[in-house]
Formats: sequence, C-alpha cells, structure tokens
Amino acid sequence: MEKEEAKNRISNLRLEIKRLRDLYHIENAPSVTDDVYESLTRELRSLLKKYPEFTDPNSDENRVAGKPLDKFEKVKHKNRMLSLNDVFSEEEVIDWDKRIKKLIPNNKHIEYFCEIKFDGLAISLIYKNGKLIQGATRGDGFIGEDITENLKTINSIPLVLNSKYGVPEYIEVRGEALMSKKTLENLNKKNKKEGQTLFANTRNAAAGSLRQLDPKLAKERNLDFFAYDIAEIKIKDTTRVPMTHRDKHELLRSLNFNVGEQDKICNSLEDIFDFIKHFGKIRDSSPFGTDGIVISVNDLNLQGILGVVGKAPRYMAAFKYPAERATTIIKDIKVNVGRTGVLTPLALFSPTLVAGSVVSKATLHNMDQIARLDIRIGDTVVIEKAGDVIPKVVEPLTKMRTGKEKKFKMPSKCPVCEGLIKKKEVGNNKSGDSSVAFYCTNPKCKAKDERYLEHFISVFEIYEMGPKIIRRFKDEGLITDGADVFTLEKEDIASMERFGEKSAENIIKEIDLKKKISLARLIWALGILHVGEETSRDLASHFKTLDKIKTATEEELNGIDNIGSVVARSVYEFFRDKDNIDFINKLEKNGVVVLKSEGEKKGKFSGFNFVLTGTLASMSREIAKEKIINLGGKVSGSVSKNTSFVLSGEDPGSKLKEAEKLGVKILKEEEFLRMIK
DNA sequence: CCGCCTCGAGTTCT
DNA sequence: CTCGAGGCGG
Repeated sequence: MEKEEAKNRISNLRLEIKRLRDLYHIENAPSVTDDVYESLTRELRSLLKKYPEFTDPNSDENRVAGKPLDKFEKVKHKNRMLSLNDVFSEEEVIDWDKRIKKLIPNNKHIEYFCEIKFDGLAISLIYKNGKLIQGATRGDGFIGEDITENLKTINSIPLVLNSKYGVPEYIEVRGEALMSKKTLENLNKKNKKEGQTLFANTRNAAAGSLRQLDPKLAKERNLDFFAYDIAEIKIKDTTRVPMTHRDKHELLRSLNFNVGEQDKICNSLEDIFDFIKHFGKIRDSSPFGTDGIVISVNDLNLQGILGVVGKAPRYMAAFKYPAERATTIIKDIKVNVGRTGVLTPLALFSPTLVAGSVVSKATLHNMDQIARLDIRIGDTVVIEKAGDVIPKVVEPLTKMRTGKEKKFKMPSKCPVCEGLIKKKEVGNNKSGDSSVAFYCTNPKCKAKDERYLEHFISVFEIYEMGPKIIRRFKDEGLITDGADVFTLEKEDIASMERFGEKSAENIIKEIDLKKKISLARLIWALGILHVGEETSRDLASHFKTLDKIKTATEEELNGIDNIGSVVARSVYEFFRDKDNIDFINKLEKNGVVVLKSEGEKKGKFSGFNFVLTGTLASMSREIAKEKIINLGGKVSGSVSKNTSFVLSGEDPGSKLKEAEKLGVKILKEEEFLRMIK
C-alpha cells in the first residue's frame, strides 16, 4: 500500500471504529458487531506497525491499552504472570496435544481440564493469613500496577478469606476482573446521555474502570471477578494442598471465590471438542464476555514436567472461537458463466479469516443484489458465512469510502466466448418482463458446454470424474459431450500423464456401473431448462418411458401436476431440437440403459414431507433421502407448515429453528432409524 | 392477482 | 445456504 493511501486508510479506519463503538449498545447483535470492530482494529494496528509515523497518541486506540499510568504504584510480581498460547482450530489443538505428549514419559495418560476463558483483565490477588493485602494488574507479566483500592470495590473479591477447612497462611489467587454485558449496556446508555465516550466492549470497559484513580468511580462500575488459578499457596492442612488444576478450582470455591460454573474433565480430544462445541452454542447468551476455552493438563506434576516456554506455559492452551464476521476490501468483481448461460457476479477479496476458514471470494448473486447493497469495487465490506459454510457479503461500510470506488457494470460480451450478453426474459414473456439475470446468448459458449458436462456427469453419479478431470478429458480430446463418456477406454485414460492403471480402471468400472440409470435421473441429466430433480421425477412417474415424453404435446405436459405453461413449453421445445434428439440417440447407442420403472412408490411415508438438516451419524444425507423416497415420502429443501418431519442430525442448521417456530415435528436420528426399520 | 410453497441454479472450502 | 421465479390455491 502506498504511504499516502495508508494515511487515508488509517484516518478512515479511526473514524469508522469510533462510529461502530458509538453504535455498540444500540445493535441487538453485539457479538457480531464486535467482530467487525475487532477486524477493523486489527487492520489499524497492523497498518500503524508498518507506518509508525502516523501514530497519534491522542487517538482512541491508545486510550486503553497504553502504558501503565504513573499514578499507580508499580509492583513486581512474586510469581510471573504468564499468558497463554492461542489455538484457533481443532487441528491446532491436536498439534498441541501431540507436542506435549512427546514430553511426557512412558506414554502416560493425560487428563485435561477445560474451562471458560472470560474476557476481562488478568488480576493477581495476594492474601496473607486470609487478608487481602495486594491486588495488581498483569502489566508485562513481571511488573504490574497496584490497584488494590479499586479491586476492593468489587463485591465478588473477598477482603477476608473464610473457610471451614482452614485459611491458607499465604495464597496468590489469579483471576479475571470483568464487566457483565448488562452492566456495560447501562453504563453506555448513561455515558451517551452525558455525552461521554462509549466503551466498545466489556473488556475495555473493565480496564477503563480499574484505571479510575478515584475508587468511588470504580465502585459505580459494578465489576465482577472470577478466579481461575492459584500461583502460590502455603497451607497447614496438607490434605488441602491441590494436586490438580481442578483441585485449585475447588479450593478457590471453598474460599468463596467466584469460579466459572462451566468446566469439564476431559480424557480425550473428542471430549475437549465436545466441550468447545457445547459452549460455542451458548456463548452468546452468557452474561459475561468470553473469548474461548482454556485447556489445561490437569495433573500439577505433569504441568511441572511440561514447564514454560517463553512467556506461556506448555501445559495450557487457549482455544479461541473464530470470529463470525470480518471485514475485507473487494479487489474486483468477476463474472461466472453457469450451465444455462446465466452470468453471476463474484466478489474477489484478499484472503480473510472468518468463522474458522480463509475465504477469498463470495457470490453477489446478481445485479439487483449489488444495487440493493450498493457494493462497489474497492469497498470495505463486512463478510460472514451463511450457515457457517458459504461466504456472504453482508454490507459495505460506506463511511470507509475514499471516492476511488468503482461501480460494477455487467459486461456486454461474455468473458469466455465473447458472445452477446442480454437481460434474460422471464416466463412466457407475453408481458415483456425481464428477469434480474443476464445471460450469454451464444448457444455454443464453451463455459456453458463445460458446466453442462459437469452437471450431466454428476447426475449420473460418476464420482470419479470431478470438474478438474472432466476438463482434462475435454482438453485432451477424449470427450466432447456427455455421451462420449460411455465409450471411454481404459487405455485412453491410462495413457494420459498423472493417470495410473489403477485410477483408469476405477473410472471405467464406475462408468460401466452407472450406464444403467432411472428414467427420472436421465431426464434430469439432460439439463432441460426449468427441469431439475423434482420435476424430472414428476415427468418420469407420469409418462413411464422416454419415448412418451418425447412425443408429448405441450397441452399434455401442461396438464401434469406441478407443471405449468413455462415448464411445459421448455420441455416441449427441448424435444423438438434435432441436436437434443441426436444426443439422446447417441446415449442409447453408447450403452446407456433406462432402468425399468419400479412404478408408483407406496410405503409408510406416503404423503409425508421430510426436510433434512445437519449431519447424520449412520448414513449420508443422500442415502437418507433415498430411503425416504423409497418408502414413498418426499424430501424438500425448506421447512414450511406443509413439512411433516424435520430430520435433525449433528450440528443442525437454521432449518431446525424454523421447524421449532412452525411447530413442525422434529426427528432425532434414532427415531428416524426406528421408523425406517 | 397475491402470497405461499417449492424448485432450480449457482456457490465455498477442507 | 440464498435468491429468483414457476406453480397453484385462495
């Protein structure tokens, strides 16, 4: 980035960060807004690192995290305050686990202790003979600030320790001082009324509060404290000396400290992942801000063996939940050509981490969508992942514009074949309506051809042939259309580079197996406009043979359930086209056989509509779907009041919520298995 | 003709 | 998953 550009970007970032902070308490999805805020803050920090000359000591980003105020006394920590190494995914947890297992002798089993990581300020408290004598911030880990008086205003910090088991002579307690989400909301409301600066999140608010020089002010802030560790302890009763991390928690609890309620002893990585997932689901509803899970080796002796590297212990790891939203800059908008020739704009951006994976592009669907959101090339945009999978552009941050952004225009020529691009007509087009889609008018467009071939092969379920392989076969001249697939020979494939005997054989075997196909699938594979999986089934069960469909009149087609004038015409015209008829004949000639129709499916699921969500343990969704259809049921994609059952597996999506809302019966996998038995 | 329900088509990353 | 649009009942 040019220096001048960086300067502008920095000032834009500062303005937008301030705006978002002011918006903080109005938004009803604070954790999501928080992610956007963090994302921008991260960018600002990294720019300032690169261009330190633009650092502004008076700017907001230097307000909270800055150096210790001189006003507080510095204290040297007797026991260094460590920080934790972060892990961002299950894979990284696995790596961490492998690393430490190597250091533990005799393959000794390791027990883990998982707890919630609260998002506040790390604090150290020292009690002598049960009396609080000092409370300090972490500072740099060696030297912190003495904020004892402010900490004393926190109700959940005991000033005097009481325990029926006896009070330690000396104890150093570690924990987190924090502010609840509710308290922050009230504080910001009040600050807004008084025209004061608003806090962006609970951590900043807690930090700000403890830095109040006047303890009375700090007291008004209503902070809380959760203890999570004991750095040092001297206790007479030797049976009370903690042997595990969990023992420490219990001891702290018995001394009347707040200790996180949610924790778990884990004996396997699976246990750990379960805990992470479980808390991930309820995280938003937690009254306190949290930023992950702390995983510890439970046994204190093993902790000692593992030790500390740098400023973090080896025996602990902080799992950080991935941000659900992030910001990025749209570098360009590209156009994709689909099977039907429809052009879809695709936003390209620099690789960005969101919801646990790195994303570099997202569909913008169509021109209307671009206009509605007012997305321009060069815009800073908020992205998220719909259903945790598919990247989606949520909105542009219009305040971040520099004036250099460009509006996107649909090209007038196809980017692949240079064919003429037109706005698509809709329905029978008697009224001259046009759809929002643009499409390439060239019937021989290479892109369309290839998309069609991919569709054809995937409907035939020849799994060995994915888009990459199809493309190579085409480039090498092995196939030109879908029918050619069935005359492929093993030697053709094996002679190509990077293809062995074995994989060639697998492909041929698979093709041979899939030559037999049901009528419904064959029709679907033909790729008739408006005729997908469902309509193909309707056509097949009504006509029984391909010949009858071929010769059906438009009126006849129109009379079928779920088929109206638009689809009827599309089907009718498809079979008037000589190329299409030739293609069907070629398929037959090359050995494609239509399986005898099994007739109307009748079973116990007749008349029931199923919707699937989540992952099933015992079978794939494809198989589950097949089973339902074989029993006479229907499977559709979305939940409505007509839905009979929602079959919900592991990690269900939004469809489960929809089902609950509409009062649709929800099936667990076990119930479903019982039903199909 | 309107509004609901479905279907079709396009899409991302590991 | 999401958006657009076809089918169809009210």
